[in-house]
Amino acid sequence: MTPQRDERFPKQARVVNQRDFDRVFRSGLVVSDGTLVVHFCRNNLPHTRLGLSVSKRVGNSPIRNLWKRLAREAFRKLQADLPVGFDLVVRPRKGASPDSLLVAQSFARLSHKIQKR
RNA sequence: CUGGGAGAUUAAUGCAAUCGCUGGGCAGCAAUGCCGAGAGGAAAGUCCGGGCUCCAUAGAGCAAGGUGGUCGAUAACGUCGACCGGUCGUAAGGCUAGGGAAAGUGCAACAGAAAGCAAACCGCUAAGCACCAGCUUAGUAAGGGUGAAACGGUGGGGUAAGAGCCCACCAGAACGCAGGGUGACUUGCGUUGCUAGGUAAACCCCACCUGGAGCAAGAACAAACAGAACGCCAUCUUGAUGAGUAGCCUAGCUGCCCAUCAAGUGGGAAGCGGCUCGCGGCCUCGUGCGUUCGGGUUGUUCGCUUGACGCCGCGGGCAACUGCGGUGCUAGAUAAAUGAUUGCAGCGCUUCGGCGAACAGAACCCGGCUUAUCAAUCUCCCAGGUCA
RNA sequence: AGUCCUGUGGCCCAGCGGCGAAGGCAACUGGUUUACACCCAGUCGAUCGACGGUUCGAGUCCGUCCAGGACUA
Repeated sequence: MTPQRDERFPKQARVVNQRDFDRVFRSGLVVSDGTLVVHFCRNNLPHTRLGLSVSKRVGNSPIRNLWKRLAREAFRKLQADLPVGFDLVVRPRKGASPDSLLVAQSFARLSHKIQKR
């Protein structure tokens, strides 16, 4: 593991606007496994951005917060290995449990799938 | 010791390391670096009350809604404290929307004779009629039966039979006098004498309270694109539907071309606009130019955290609470920070591998109420038992 | 975050505080038809979202929760 690797997570690396979310969802590109569902599309930027979509059906507020934190953590750790120039919108799969190890593995697997496309 | 009651407090179990996030301070042109800070008792439900902001507003009243023992606390409350009454409990204590039913209106299904100014079905008694069965009239409300509820209870006298009709005791009410209390109310004595059933979380009456909306309130700045009015100019204009296309960062708003339909107006070729220093000339008939107002959409900043604030001491008050002094600064995000991993120690369970540790996440801020909740700790009180 | 609304058979709904909670669709049974549909007759199906309170009596009145939905830049 390279110690100089950049694992910071600034605000530019997030999907914030409603229209960006709309574009990602309307692109129709989705990959998923038993834990996460990732919508994605190209954003014509020199970096990849992360958006989170956690509905109220997932659970109460602490549970939803936990999902978001785990997804951000996974994105932060894997940032350097991700394909460049994408918007990713992550949401938890119905029935999955918010475990940090599972989320990290799932995120790595799905990012590989995106790279293949 | 056993059982029970009341109240308070704590809150990812603690410590360390690494990688991150949010905002603040300092340094730096900047990239960035360093320092210290970063969820709750309910942050929840949104059931009440206030601050704050905008709108409205002469005053007062009506309507509508709310509250409802008394006295106090408070910025205010439907909250809190103390006390009074009722009720449950052996007790400590718990619960209590607890004003008015002699201001008025309404309601009470079924059952029952009768459901409210009393009346009389079965009865009871007397008189009359009749062979009997029974009938008529008068008296009566003790007994029966119905119901959630039927105009005091027990005993005695009295009577044709009965009845507070009379008497004694009990219970309750109204009135008067005296004592206590700021008051709700209460204690004692006397008189009247059974007189006035329930329901106001039914309408209502009485007393008191309330203007409306909410930080997505509201303020400032900015962007481009429509629209309206006026002025100059022009002649085609307006509306509906469909398809296409374009503009602003936009799933929103709007323009334009074309087609169809409907309505109105006009028979006018000059002017505006672009290229050009200007004239001329050329292009084009198309979204014409200026000022003011202003619409949806979008961004930034403020509002935004120092406050009816916390802690400590002294004083007032039974208490809720409060006066004075000292001291502290303790989240301010906006697709929304407060996290992840590892190690050590502690607790519970364990098949010795490990597993588990509640309810739950700030969104302008406070005071309450209600609901959810693991594990504990502490204080006070009551009943029963045992020992000294 | 704030402001509101609605919960009644499988579905859509009505319901002065008072019989066993009305009606339509659906389902089922029978009739009709050669058969199906229409039609006719009947049957089934409800702890009135939950828990307390007021009342003799609550789907209805009051309070507190739960669930679902709408709106506000």
